[in-house]
Amino acid sequence: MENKSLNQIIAARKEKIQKILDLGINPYPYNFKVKHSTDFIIKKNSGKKTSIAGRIMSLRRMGKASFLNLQDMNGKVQLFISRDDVNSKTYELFKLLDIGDFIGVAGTVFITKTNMPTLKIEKLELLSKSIRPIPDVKEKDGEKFNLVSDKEFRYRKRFVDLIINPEVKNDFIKRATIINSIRNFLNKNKYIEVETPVLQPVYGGANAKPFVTYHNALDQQFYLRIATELYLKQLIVGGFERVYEMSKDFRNEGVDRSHNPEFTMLEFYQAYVDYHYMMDFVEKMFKEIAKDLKMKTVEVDNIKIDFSKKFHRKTMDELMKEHLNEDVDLSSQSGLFNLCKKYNLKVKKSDSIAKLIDEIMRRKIEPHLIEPTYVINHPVEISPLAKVHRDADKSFTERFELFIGGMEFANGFSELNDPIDQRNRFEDQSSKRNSGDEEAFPIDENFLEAIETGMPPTAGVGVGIDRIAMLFIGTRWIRDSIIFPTLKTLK
RNA sequence: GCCUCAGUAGCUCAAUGGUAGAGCAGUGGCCUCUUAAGCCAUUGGUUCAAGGUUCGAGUCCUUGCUGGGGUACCA
Repeated sequence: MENKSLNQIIAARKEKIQKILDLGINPYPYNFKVKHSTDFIIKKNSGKKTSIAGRIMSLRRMGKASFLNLQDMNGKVQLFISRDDVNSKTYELFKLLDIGDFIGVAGTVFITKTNMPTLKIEKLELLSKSIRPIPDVKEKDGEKFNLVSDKEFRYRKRFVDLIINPEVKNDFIKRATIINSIRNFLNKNKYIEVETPVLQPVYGGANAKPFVTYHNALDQQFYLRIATELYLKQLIVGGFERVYEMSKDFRNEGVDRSHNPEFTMLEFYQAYVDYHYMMDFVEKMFKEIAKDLKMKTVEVDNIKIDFSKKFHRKTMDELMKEHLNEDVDLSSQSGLFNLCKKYNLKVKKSDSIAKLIDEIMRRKIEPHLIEPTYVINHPVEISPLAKVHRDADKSFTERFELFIGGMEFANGFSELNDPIDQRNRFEDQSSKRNSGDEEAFPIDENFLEAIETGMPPTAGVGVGIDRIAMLFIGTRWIRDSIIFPTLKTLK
C-alpha cells in the first residue's frame, strides 16, 4: 500500500526529528500551558497577549517571516512568525515544522494589512512532530479545494477525516448532546440505568440473525445480543419499576445506508403503565431532545418537521383509508389479499392476515409517514412480546411504532405478562424457526420462568439512537451518525 | 444477496489501444503582510490483483478484491 513517495516523505520527517533533537529540543514534550483557544484571536482581541495550541494546517514561508494556519477544537486562526520577534533557535525550530505538527505558541494579537486577526508568535514550542502527511486541503473564501472525495477513506481513517473536515465533529457533538438529553430525561423520570449481558446463552427480544461466539473456559457458545428486552423485563419482575439500558446491539445482517451491524439501542420499561402512557412519554422525549439541541424543526427530503406539533396516532385501517383511500377490513384475509394484488405487492394466497397487513404497511404506508406518526395496534402474529388489545379484536395487540420522515424510530407496547399466552407465542416463534425462518427467536426458558413468577402490567419501548442522530444531523446515511462504522478489513 | 458504477503519485485529477502526465503536498533554492501566497529547480508510479485478447493494454475481455450508488431483509 505504501510506496516510495510516501516513504520518502516519512523519511524526510524523521530526519527533521533528528535535527530537532540536535537543537536540544524534545519533539514530544509532556504539556503546554494553553490560555485561550483560536476563537480568542478571531474575536480581534488586538494588542492582547495569549497562548494557544493546535495543529498546523498550512504554511506560507517567505524566508525571514511566515504565516501559518493553526487549527484547534474551536476553529482555525492565522499565526505570524518573524525572525525579528523570536530567538534564533526558535526560528531554526520553525524551519523544521511541517503541516500536521502540533505546536503551542505565545504572542500578541494583531490585525494584518488585509484585516485578518493574527497572532504574532513570540514563543514557539513543538508539541508533537507529525511524520505521516495528511491530505493538503486548500481553502479560499470558505470554498474547499482538493477535498478527499473518497468516502471510504474518510470512514476508515476517521482521524484524518476529522482533521481535514473539522465540521464533522459537530455531528458527533450533536449525537453526544442527544444521548445526554435522553439520559437526563429518563433519569429525571426516576428510571434506573442498568447493564445487561452482551454475551447471551439464548438470544431474543427481536427478529434478527445473531452473531455467534464462544467462551473457552466455560466451553460454551454465546450469542451477541440482538436486544435487551428479555433481561430488562426480568428486572421488572424482580421489582425494578423503571429501568433502561442504552447500549450496543448486534445483528448479523446486511450493511446499507441505514443499517450497521452494531448499533446503539435504547430500551426502557415502566411498571403499571400501558402503551398510551408510553406514546405520550416518547413524544415528550423527542421534544426534549429537540429543545436541548435548540432545533425546533428538522428537514427530511426538503420537508420540514415541526417538533412542537402533536404526534399523530393512527390505526392501520385509518392509514389505509388516508393514504390509499381504501376501506379495509383488517380481519378479512381475502380483502387484504386483493388489496395487495391491486398494488402489485408480492404476496401468496396462503399468506396470513398479519403478513398481508405488514406488506401493505411497509410498502405503501410507512415510507410516506413524514410527520411524526404512531402506527398502532399491530397483528399479534408479528408482535410476539406484546399484549393483546384490551377491547378490539384479540388478534391485534397494544403496540405502536413511531415513524418520522418515513423511517422507524421507536417500537413499543403494553408488555405481554400472561405466562400462558407468552409460552404459546414462544412456541409459535420456535416452530417458525424450525420451518426455516432464520429470524424467529428460540424459546428462552429463563425468561418464561420470570414471566411465570409474575410481571406487573408494564409498557416498554425500543428506540434506535443512531437514527435519532441521523434525524437531527440531517443525513440519510447511518455512517454519518456512527463515528467508526463497520467496514471490511482490507487484505 | 442482487443490479450498477468506480479504483492511476500522499491528496485532487488527466492520458483515441501507441513513450503514464499536471496541480497541490514533499525535497533544494529565492522571498518580512501572506492567505488555494508566489518564483526557479526537482523527487515520487508493479495504473487494485490475477489471467486473457493484441505487434502493443491504464484503456478491451474474464475472474477476484475493495468501495460508491440503487434494491431486498432487518432498527
